[in-house]
Amino acid sequence: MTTVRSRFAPSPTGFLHIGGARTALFALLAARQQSGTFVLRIDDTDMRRSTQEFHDDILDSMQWLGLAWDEGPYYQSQRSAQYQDMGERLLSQGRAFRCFCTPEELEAKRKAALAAGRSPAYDGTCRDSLPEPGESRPYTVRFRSPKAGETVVDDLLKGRVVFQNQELDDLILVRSDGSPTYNFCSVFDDADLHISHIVRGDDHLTNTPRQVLLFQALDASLPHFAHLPLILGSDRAPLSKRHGATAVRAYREAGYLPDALINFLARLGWAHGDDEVFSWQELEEKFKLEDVGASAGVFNPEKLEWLNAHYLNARPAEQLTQEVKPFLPATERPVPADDWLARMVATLQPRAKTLLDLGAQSQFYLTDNITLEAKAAKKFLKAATLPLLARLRTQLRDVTIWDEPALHRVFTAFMETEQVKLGKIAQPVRVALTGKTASPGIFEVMEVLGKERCLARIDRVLAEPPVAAES
RNA sequence: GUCCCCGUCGUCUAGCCUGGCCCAGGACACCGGCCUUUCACGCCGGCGACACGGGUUCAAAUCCCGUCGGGGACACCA
Repeated sequence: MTTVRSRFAPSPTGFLHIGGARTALFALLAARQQSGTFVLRIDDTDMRRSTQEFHDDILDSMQWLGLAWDEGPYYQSQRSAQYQDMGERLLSQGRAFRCFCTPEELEAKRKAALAAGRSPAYDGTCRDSLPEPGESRPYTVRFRSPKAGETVVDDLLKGRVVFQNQELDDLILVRSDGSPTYNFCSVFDDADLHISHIVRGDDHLTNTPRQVLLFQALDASLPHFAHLPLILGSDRAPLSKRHGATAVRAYREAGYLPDALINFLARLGWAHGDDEVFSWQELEEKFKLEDVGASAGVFNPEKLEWLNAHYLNARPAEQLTQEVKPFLPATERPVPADDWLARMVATLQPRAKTLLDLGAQSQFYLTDNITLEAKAAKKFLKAATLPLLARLRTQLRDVTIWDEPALHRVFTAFMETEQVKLGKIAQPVRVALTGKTASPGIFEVMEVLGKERCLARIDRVLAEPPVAAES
């Protein structure tokens, strides 16, 4: 039995992208499903574009999402000696050769070929010419790719894909400054780290045959490949910044829950019958690379939001309270204790889509400087209804146990004597207490807010009738 | 230009390998209703797709061929 070793190999040249996160998720799941190992490798060979900030963001975002790697991170930047050795070895074995063409020459040839309608591949200028003795011009190391035959990529998702070797050119392994290229390091490391499953984006499919050839040149055993279809924007173009937020951190900051994002990403391209909601445990049990679809999928923000609301609603209020804290608005009042916040959160929970949303909706609980919405006041705090509100206020004053059932009883009795329906009195109270026409149930709001603050808010409305002041 | 991948409701998808149970199922969104002190939640119902054309077959979303459409790759980026 072969144990699965999968890897995620991001380049620290940008924030962790939603597509990258999905790739990492599928790689991790492929390993977990078989009790294998998920390796993190940082492909930082491009020192010009790599930054510490991006590196940190990728690790942070992965941790936040729960994409825990079992091994690594390995850094390609720390392995240059090994690439150099291997470059030399391939050269001495004749599996690679020195190329003295300059970037300018190559660029010119590429353009000419393209203009003439030919493939812009390397023409093999230096492939068979031995360098002059004492040649001192800079050179690149190129892989001596076979010119005939075919190379087969047996992809777990795409099936058997056949490439003609004549379509493949001699790719550069080592640049003229001595640094190794992506294709070289990647293959070398995958072989060296004994990666058994390479899970990556679709966009790599066409350079896979070259890598297969390289694996063979390194006398390494071939890993399994799984090329995931890309994530598209609503216009069916690959998801990019112009479609809006693409960084994982942006979703974190927008108040999405990590498990909701994971669930969403998993369902984008993968399905298990009609199931929609998956816990980590279920994902690890049910996921199979083979079940991932072959076609690209469009990123659907509404579904993410729905899933997020679902997870939000299912959270224990205590946990949600901790998670929402960074999203709570700062007010003139001191930050309430956790148990009180949890009661507040419980009332808001079913109607919030995101933590950000929940934070915004909690405003009236956390401040006493509530603003009455003009339209709400105009409709429900008319001069004619204020006496009613005043009479209710005297009833409320005498309530000793300020909780939902008690308040409900007071209101019921009040409706009886006043001969009004609940809506007639509940809405004015709601506006007085929250400033809005929509809020959690009026009795829960009152209980959480407490007697003193409720009466004060009603008093304020009675003392300064908003409609009179307005007109 | 060359090579490669993909094509089921607006979107995510089940079904396709191993043809009939599919005049195509679920979910999001949308529309309508119920619940209800408001807004949500929830529940019920509705709208809505096999890209097209040929072929094989008693039978095709499922197999074969072609067309069209979308995307990707062709760097001293990864």
